[in-house]
Amino acid sequence: MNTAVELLREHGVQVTAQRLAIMRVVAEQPHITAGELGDVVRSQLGSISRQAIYDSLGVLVDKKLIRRIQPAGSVGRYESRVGDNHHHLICRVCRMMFDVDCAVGEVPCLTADDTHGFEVNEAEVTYWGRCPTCRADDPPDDVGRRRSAVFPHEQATIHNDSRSMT
Amino acid sequence: MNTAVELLREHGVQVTAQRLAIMRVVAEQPHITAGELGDVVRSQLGSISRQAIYDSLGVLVDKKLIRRIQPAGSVGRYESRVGDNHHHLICRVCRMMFDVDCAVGEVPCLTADDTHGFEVNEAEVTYWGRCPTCRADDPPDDVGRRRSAVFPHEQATIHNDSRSMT
DNA sequence: AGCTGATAATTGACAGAGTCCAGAATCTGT
DNA sequence: ACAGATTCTGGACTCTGTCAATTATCAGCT
Repeated sequence: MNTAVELLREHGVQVTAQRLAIMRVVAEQPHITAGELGDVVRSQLGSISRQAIYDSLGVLVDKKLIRRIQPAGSVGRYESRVGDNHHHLICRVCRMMFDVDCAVGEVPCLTADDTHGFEVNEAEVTYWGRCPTCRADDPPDDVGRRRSAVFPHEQATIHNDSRSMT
Repeated sequence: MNTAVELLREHGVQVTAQRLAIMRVVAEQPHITAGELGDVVRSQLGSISRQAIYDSLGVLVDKKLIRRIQPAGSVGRYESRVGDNHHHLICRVCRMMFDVDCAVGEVPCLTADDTHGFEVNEAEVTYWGRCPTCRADDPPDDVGRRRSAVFPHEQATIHNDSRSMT
């Protein structure tokens, strides 16, 4: 049942309580940040160093067991949906974030007209807009920012919605 | 001739030497960071505060006179190509970055299958791959990272190429 | 089970991007 | 030229992420 252990073994990395906890939490809370992840894992294991968080996330990303994303204006976020080439839909106002399936499925799902000789292996798509709640709250149109600050105090955290994780 | 002045006036913001310099430098060096921008502007005007850089960039972005982008693992970068809905092509190895035209042109150039009730006004596409130089340098395949660090010392800076700015 | 070398976690210091704040300077319309 | 609004300055601060040295833990072997 505990396929996480097998996954780690298969990828030739040691199985540790920290890594298992990180994998579990990332699966439960998609789009979590390293900092938030530390808090959650710490509450479960008692303690974990910040460096262990970053190290573990690093190897898990390396082994493609989790994926790191970083939408403009956000810190790095982690998710366990890998290999399905899904994309992200983000509200400019409240930063709520949804997963959206890729219509194509394969990677890369798009090709540029002129690839400048690149070997392109991923087309990452981020849809920006305004969520239903923020559309209702605010007068229509002008989905821009109100403040001068590039990203006003990181607008709390980017909420994530697991409805899209089914 | 100095259309930058007019642009600022039209958008109802004060015309200052700092803003003009920032607009000029961003136009000359697409994908520049706030820090690099500060250095260049400082060498031209003698001095400018970091806060003035961020304030001005904020206002200019607000007014849509420049655009802020932030590829995963990079700090914020600024470009003067606005309104043409172009996308970006980035080398995972050396971080070289190109502009690529959007095949569709209109905004948003893509629509998600399920928009969760969002009012979507932009589809931002980032193509990730390996540039010609790095393909030649390195053995083929495995375009991944070698280190555990998420982004090894920001791999110098993201180079930009103005060939695509014509 | 107990060793042992390799791997991983901890600790503390550090760097850089971006923000906040209060006071001084500058711009713009009248 | 004046006054009010806007902008700039300088310094302190937060937060994410990294580096390096030390200690602890894992996993294969006898």
